[in-house]
Amino acid sequence: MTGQVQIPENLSAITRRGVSRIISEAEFTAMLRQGRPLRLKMGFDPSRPDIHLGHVVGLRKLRQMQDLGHQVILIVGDWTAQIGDPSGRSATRTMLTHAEVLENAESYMRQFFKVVDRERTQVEWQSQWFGEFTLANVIELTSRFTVNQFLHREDFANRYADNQPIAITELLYPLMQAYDSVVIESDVEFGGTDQMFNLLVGRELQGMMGQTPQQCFMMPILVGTDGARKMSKSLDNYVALEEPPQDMYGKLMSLPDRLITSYYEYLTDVPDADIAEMQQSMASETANPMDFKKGLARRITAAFHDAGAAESAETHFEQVVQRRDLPDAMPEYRLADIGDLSINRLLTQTGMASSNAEARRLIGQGAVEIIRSSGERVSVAAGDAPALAAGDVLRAGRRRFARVVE
RNA sequence: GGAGGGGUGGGUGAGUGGUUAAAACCACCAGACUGUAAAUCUGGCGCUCUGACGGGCUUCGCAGGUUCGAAUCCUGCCCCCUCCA
Repeated sequence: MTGQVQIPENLSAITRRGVSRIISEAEFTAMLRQGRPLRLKMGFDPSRPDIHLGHVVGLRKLRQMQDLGHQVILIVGDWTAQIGDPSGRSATRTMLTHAEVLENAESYMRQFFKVVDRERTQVEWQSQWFGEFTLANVIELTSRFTVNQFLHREDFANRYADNQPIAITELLYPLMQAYDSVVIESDVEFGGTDQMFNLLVGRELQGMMGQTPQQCFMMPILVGTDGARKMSKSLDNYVALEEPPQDMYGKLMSLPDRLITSYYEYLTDVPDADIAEMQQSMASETANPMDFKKGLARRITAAFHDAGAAESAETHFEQVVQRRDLPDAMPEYRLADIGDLSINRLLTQTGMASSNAEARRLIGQGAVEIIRSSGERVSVAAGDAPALAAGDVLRAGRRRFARVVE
């Protein structure tokens, strides 16, 4: 890699926006001013191949640094994946087959490179060095730290206090991650704030092994669409990068209003001043938060799809959610196949209800109606066998539709 | 090697022989409200039959057993955790 590196005049775009903490900031800015390409480390476990907006906060940082001429080293944690990151405490560890790891890694990278520049990224697999590790290496590595150091880490301390299990392999996790830093001679490692411990162990180990300790660059944790907890797949409050445009747009519109500005800050290039202005006008109630949220949803959808997709997602949202009109596209069923069914059966056959019991409930709660092509809305009662005609639309609740066709 | 605690519906978690399809809370679904969202209120939230009333079936780690009746008692097995050594 050749070293055409720009040194930005104003560092705050890098060191402030979308940043939670840098250890140490002074060293980091000094590194930036050296004018050499820095080696930016980012690791991931191929146990969880899905990237969501929560990850994008960090990926955007990497991209920003790449655009200045720095180099990303992406570590595929094909060994640590087997242990499971103790950060955030779940103790589940599933063993993956080699094939699964490959598949997950591939899927991860496909998404990763939607934000990060592939040209300035070097991909390294942990197995390249851990595959040859011997017990002697393990002992040599573990001998540098004490159990006490590790037990002081918040996750472990809490679990220990609560009599929750801590697997020995979990203690190994930070060490392995740290060793990665040594192998690739990382200058800066990126991670969420929940990664602080792991990042610091890397920094420390490098120092012990005669390298310049890496800088630890921590990004804020993005709050999920539920407005309460960290965005994560398991909490089902996430927006995936591979989300279809309508869903991506819709999920972003379901954000609580108070998260709008943080999403702008972490996930878009909208200038700080503009964001401050939005904040201001929402606080003084001179603007409707919905409009800013739409702008956000449009930008993000466009970023991961394209402007056209974002626009039609918005149209769909306005049509279906705001005006409660019918969507343009919906699943279609042939009259010949469903014409004779009772309303209950119709709902289950079309997948609009997951069981007959569910269908009954929906009907009983007044969620179901038939919309004729004339626009006439016909309400139904359980057990009815409505006379359907081509062009009729069956609706269950806000979002479930089916159209009858010839 | 020894002692103890535990496995309940998507999650947390109550329940120690019938009144328990199983409290409560969260999540979720629907309705009302609504300029998105939030908040609030109402209803729902195993499967199945029924327009409804109501019925049937399956469920509390797994397999057996006791009993008119078991998530609750007994036996065996599997799994998890803590402590002592």
